[in-house]
Amino acid sequence: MTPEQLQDVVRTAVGGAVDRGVLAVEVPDGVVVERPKNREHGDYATNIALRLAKAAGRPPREVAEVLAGELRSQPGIARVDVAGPGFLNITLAQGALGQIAVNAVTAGDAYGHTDVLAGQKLNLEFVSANPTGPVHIGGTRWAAVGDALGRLLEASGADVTREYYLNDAGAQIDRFAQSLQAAALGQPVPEDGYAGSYIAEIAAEVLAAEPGLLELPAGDQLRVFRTRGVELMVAEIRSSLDALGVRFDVFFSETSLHESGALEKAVARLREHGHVFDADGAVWLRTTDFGDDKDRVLVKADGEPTYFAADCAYYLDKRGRGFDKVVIMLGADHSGYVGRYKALVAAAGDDPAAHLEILIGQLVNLLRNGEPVRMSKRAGTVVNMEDLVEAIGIDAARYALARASVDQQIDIDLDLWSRKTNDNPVFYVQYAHARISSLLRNAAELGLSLGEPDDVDVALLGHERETDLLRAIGEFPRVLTAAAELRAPHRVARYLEELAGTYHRFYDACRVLPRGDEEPTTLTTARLWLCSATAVVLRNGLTVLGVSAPERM
RNA sequence: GGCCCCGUAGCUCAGGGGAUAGAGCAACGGUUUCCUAAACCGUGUGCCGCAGGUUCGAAUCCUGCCGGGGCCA
Repeated sequence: MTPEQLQDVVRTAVGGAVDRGVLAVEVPDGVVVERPKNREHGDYATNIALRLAKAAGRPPREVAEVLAGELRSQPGIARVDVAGPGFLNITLAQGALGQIAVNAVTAGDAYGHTDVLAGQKLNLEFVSANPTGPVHIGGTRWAAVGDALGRLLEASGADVTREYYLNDAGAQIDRFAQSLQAAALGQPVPEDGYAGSYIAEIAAEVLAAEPGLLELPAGDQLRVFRTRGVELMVAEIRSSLDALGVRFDVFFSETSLHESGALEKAVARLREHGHVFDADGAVWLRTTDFGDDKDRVLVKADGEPTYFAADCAYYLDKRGRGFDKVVIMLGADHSGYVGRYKALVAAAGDDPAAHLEILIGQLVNLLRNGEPVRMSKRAGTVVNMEDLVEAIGIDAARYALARASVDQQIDIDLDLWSRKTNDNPVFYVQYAHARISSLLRNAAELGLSLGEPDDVDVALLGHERETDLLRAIGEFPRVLTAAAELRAPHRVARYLEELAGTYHRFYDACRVLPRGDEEPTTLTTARLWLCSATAVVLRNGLTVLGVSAPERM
């Protein structure tokens, strides 16, 4: 019996008590059973009696006693105790708990996947680093976390479009083009320009593609450096993202908004809603009506639209494409955008609470030998996505970035994450998977297989280390849904570390395969199911994080 | 000055209102005729930053303050 099924059983028990007139409450829909920390508190515990006590007008323990009576008559439940202030501690029949292993193996890749977010059409925007240089370490964090979040939301049934917004218009791009031109002409980096060896490389590539370029008038040259340069930079960013295993469905060009007239339309639409005004020759959006610190300019006095105007047009475009909710991940250095973004959504007549979600994540520092790695854009010593992957590998990079809460600033210790020891969490988890894979290979060599689900006696899995493992496996679907709902992929990583530990402890105490000339028993088969189930969960969890589950290490 | 994040074991950090607050690392001691010892077992550690409030119950929610980081002016 899975925890979800048990929740239904508890709900049924409450309903039974109500029907029989021994409890006067409304049957709640949110019954929760949890896995108690303390083994003496049974396989699962619920606080339902504590929650219902007030409504029932009776002491919690009395309510608990009533529900315990109802529950004891339910199938699959071995024992129900009332404990503490009114908790119900439930022990499942052994076979009922063992069924979790069969469920996991049978469901395979789909185990843990649910439809709790079914019907939600989400636009998930992340990274969106300017195409004026490689994606630096901060952007890399959003690549790893955003990609994991996308997978997580999909695993929970949401319809997710992953999107990268390319700021390929405006002053930053002008400076980028000027920097390329200067590099091509052997001139020094312009003021506020971009330095770094990639500039010279891209300039050289542009020249290779456009041999006669330097003979053209300066203005024409600049245009070519601009379009070609951005093309090449975007291609490089996409290939870095590919190298990290991060997939996007849409690369959305800001320029396309300018060219299609979407900005004018956006301004006109906001004007219709009555929130646009003209002052000092500029066109403004009165974002202060919606809690922003100050009003924002949409079109400057010189007639140039602002980045913010493009943001408005982009938001309206996303909504026009039918997304229920626009989710945007930003680094803490952009937290100042939240107010104006919420305001623009409200000014467009939408409800920011319903249609917008901005996730702010804290920044990343790198350590080498315990010392911070100094980064300077001027000196070109910025550590970017590819450098990180090169330093510690794709699995460690993704895992290290995704294992911390986004609210937490993180220090990535390059030495730790490139180490092949168990203080490196990704190895600890992957090792558990490799260990199981090896065991299953050995089993196959001995001619042992799982057989049919109906033929295995999972009730034999009664050892404490076995039931610990079963309960951990049973948690996985709820871990995924909670992580998806809370937009917290790091929970998956932490869970996997716990699961790996639980498996290692099982492995240490419970021999799976027959030794020497022993004959395999029904317990051998049951344990093979348990091992397979663990492997399924480790694999599915690592897949959500975009980390490989190696068969050998 | 305004806004955001953080403050939990020696260190790095988990902890969606529940029972005796956890893990990894570090320290010390132990485990291998046999499935991967990249593992496991044992030992010790906490004014959960401080002060109020809400609640049957607060590390968790609310308010104020202190300390660290960031963004904006």
